[in-house]
Amino acid sequence: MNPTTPPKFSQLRQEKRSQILAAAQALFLANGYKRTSMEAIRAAADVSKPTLYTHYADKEALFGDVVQATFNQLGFGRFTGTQLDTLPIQTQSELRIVLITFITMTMQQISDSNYVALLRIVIGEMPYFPNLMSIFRQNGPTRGLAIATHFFGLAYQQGIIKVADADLVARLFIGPIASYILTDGLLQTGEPKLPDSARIEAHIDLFLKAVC
Amino acid sequence: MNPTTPPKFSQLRQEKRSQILAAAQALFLANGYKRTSMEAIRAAADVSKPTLYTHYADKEALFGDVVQATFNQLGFGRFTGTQLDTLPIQTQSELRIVLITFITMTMQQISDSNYVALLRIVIGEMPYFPNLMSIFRQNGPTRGLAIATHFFGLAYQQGIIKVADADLVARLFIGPIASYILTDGLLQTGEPKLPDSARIEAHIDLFLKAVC
DNA sequence: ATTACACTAAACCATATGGTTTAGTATCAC
DNA sequence: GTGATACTAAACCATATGGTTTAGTGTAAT
Repeated sequence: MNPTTPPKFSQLRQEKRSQILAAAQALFLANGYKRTSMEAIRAAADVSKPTLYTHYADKEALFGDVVQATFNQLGFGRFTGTQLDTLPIQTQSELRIVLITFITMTMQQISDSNYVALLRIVIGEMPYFPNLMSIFRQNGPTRGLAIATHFFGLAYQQGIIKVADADLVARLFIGPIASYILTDGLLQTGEPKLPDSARIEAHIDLFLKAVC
Repeated sequence: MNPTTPPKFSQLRQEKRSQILAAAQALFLANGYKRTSMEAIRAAADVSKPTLYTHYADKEALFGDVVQATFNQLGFGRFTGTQLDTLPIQTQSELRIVLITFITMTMQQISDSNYVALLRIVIGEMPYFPNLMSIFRQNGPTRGLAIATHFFGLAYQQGIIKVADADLVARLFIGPIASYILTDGLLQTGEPKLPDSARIEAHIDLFLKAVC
């Protein structure tokens, strides 16, 4: 009741919570939603069932939190550091460098096995968890496409590229990445074999030839 | 025992079997593997449980058959009619027509909601059904990529395109399709809004500018 | 010492699920 | 009509699962 109630007890509580979240994340990403039981999570988290259920109302709530947390851990589509929409690009060689950076970063993300696992589970469960869609459209590959579209719109206005349709350009640029995600990530179970830097540059060069 | 045993009885039997398969297909594609119960399939197929289990040893076997059947129905990556590897292409305008045909056909396939549903479920269940991987790599988008790679290899040999790395070219060509599959198909639950023919031609033109 | 917070172990409960067994029925071929 | 094929309804079984309840323990603050 006291407004200055510093939840001093909550230290233990938060420890338990993170144990639960970590265990749930590992199990959900490895086995999917339906194949993961609350009992298995409880055991892996080394926690009692009542504790588990004081932290999360039900399985769906826990799953939602796992998706969100994994999202944040992966920096899903955040592209920090490049700031594609504010960079002052004037020359084609500058453009080239930015694009290489963008693709290289994206490829590194994809090469994280948790990335593919999350993408896989979200794609599989999306019809049964409607809120996943809004989460993902704001953060996932769809967001990456939107960012790229915005970027290429600016690039056209500044005369660096010669094609006006920014979405078209963005899809040409993002496309090969999407193809790697599909064929080497989602449609395969092993570790993905991703393109090296030489190959990435080859992609960029082809792309630049098309749009400049 | 008689070699000329025409299984006259099997008429009813095959009817039942197709009822089972149809019901299972509808339910699996709509609700996924784990969310679909054998009892629900039995009821939808209007069949008794023993009958169900004389046709399919267990749930996994039935699921496998559903995936295969849906595959065949959709002509997943078959591209019949175009025969990309045998067409005698000599001019750039011929190339353009073939590519437009290819993409248009692929887009029509994608616009089939069963296509997306199958892709979604296969991606989601692949880690738990290892044989799905081999099936899909032989028939799915991966196969489409392989076909395109082969095709562009020939096109280069005949001097129609100027880029030697066929896989690179194929990914540039397939890429935008992959991006539509991802952003408008898998990462969204509604009906996909696909590019019209004008947009497809715009994609092709950009692509040709890059590789010719 | 008492109180509130936070946890634990373990039993419990209702339901769902994959799969089997039992007992009986209809049909076709001979 | 007899036997083989193929089905049905319904009970049955073992197990798993999401979630709750009971009863009790430890600890920090007052």
